[in-house]
Amino acid sequence: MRSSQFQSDLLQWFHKNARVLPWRSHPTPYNVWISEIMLQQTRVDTVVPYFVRFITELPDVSALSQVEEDKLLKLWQGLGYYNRALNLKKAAKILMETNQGQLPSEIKHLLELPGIGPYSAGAIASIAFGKAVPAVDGNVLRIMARILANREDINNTKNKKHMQEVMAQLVSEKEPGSFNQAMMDLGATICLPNGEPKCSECPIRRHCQANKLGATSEIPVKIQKKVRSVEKKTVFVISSEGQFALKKRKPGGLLPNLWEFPNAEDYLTEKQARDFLSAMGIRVHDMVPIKQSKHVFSHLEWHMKGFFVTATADDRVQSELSWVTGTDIQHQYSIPTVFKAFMEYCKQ
DNA sequence: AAGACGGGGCA
DNA sequence: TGCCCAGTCTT
Repeated sequence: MRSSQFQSDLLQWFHKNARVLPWRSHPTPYNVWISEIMLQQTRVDTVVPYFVRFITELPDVSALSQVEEDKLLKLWQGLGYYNRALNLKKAAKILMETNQGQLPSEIKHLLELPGIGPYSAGAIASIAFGKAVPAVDGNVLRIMARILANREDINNTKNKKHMQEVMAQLVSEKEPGSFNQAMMDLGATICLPNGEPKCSECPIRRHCQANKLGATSEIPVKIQKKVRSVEKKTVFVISSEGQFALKKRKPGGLLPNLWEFPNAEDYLTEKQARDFLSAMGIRVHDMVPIKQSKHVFSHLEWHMKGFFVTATADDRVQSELSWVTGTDIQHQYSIPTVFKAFMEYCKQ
């Protein structure tokens, strides 16, 4: 394979077929940074509305560095991997203190910022700063496995390292940003991850060994999935005088610093539920079961039963709980999707 | 090297 | 239902 032909075939296709995306119209370092973080393990269609809202609310590094955490998490609500948002603010503060609020253009310095790994550093350096460096993501690993008819496990550390080196040689010197984005668009629209790739439309099929061998459905090869553990929970929607009880989750771990409905491990009987509420300082006026719901995370499942509890006003002494209106829940409090079914009970 | 870390779209 | 997505960080 000749690098120059591969590059020109890919770039020519990209210049005609590039997807129109909000972060591409003004690829400032800040816009590219935010988009790349949002796009980690997250589809383009999902990211677009989040990106537009985020940039409107927090247009630059300075604004991001000063944003209140609850507002930041509200902007991220439903996007997942919430540490990405917290790392974004940490990095913004570092940039304000050490670099006049500017993103660095060197890979080495980008990698020092929290939330930026090898892929994101390469993407930012190439797209925002025109550096001729690779940006190896899942698309690139899949495309290159097919191009080279490589049957190794694509997620294998050694393979990733190898691909990093291959792409460092292959990336266009003149248009590295377009080259890397072309690989993403090709992976998203032609060289598909599931289902048959659209090889007849592929601009680089003449370079593709898997296509030549008729092996595109067997490559890439990936190792098995791991079993997900299941956790049972009992969730309480507690209502008192038009307000609902929320609790802030701890920093670190799952869903850090987000808000949740009070909940207990395992399925509780009504008796156990009353004891649990009592220990929290809640006196039950009325309590009715809520339909069971299930939520699947990447590494575990929550199976949830619930109760809708009506409490009396005098019982709202205990804190650790915040009492908020349905409107506040909607506009201010960041509650993860896992509680979606229970949020329905808080509509005005 | 493996596990933690969200959520949704699609076959 | 299972896989995978413009991955990174921790153990």
